Amino acid sequence: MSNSLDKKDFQILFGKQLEKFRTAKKLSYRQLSQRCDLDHSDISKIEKGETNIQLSSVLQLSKGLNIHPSELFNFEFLLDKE
Amino acid sequence: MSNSLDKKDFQILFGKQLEKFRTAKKLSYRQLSQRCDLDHSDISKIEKGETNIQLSSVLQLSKGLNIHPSELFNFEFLLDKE
DNA sequence: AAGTACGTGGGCTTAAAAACCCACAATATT
DNA sequence: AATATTGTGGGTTTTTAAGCCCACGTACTT
Repeated sequence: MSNSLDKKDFQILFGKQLEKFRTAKKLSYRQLSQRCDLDHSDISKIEKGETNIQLSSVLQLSKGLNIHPSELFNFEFLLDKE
Repeated sequence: MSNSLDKKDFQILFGKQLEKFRTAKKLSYRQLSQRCDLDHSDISKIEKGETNIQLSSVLQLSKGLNIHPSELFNFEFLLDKE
């Protein structure tokens, strides 16, 4: 019916993007957690696309990684056809 | 102490960006709400930076506006100095 | 082999978003 | 003048992220 991404797909894409930046900076979950005031186990869940995080968490993650928040959304994304 | 944006500032920047795209498409809150399954009064609050929305709401808004989610984060953002 | 760090998953409580609805003043349309 | 539409703010209930902590198996280090 639709080629659009659902909520869960979107979380997974975001998580993969997060993982990309974290590993590029060679940070473990625990190391990143110290830089952004999120629990290491929660970051693990975010990367696996298990949680529907809020803007405040996006902000904290981007601060911890020292990147612009929009970078965490730089993934392929298909809009619905009209 | 810090030049970094706090949570509320970030919500406000996001809201302004949302407003930019919505008005550019000449949509009222009620018109956008029909396209993205969010209540019109809630969209109003998001634009004013009053709510800390989740990824799912970012997704819905970008679908309703037919833009890539990252566009909603294309605003000036200063990272902490290190 | 003892110690340390890793990712992962489970569980808990509290705060707040989601998902609604309603009402109103102001503006625009007919 | 009457009607429709707009943005806004207040309210409610249900759902769920935030913010924690703990425990485990694996892997690396000493």
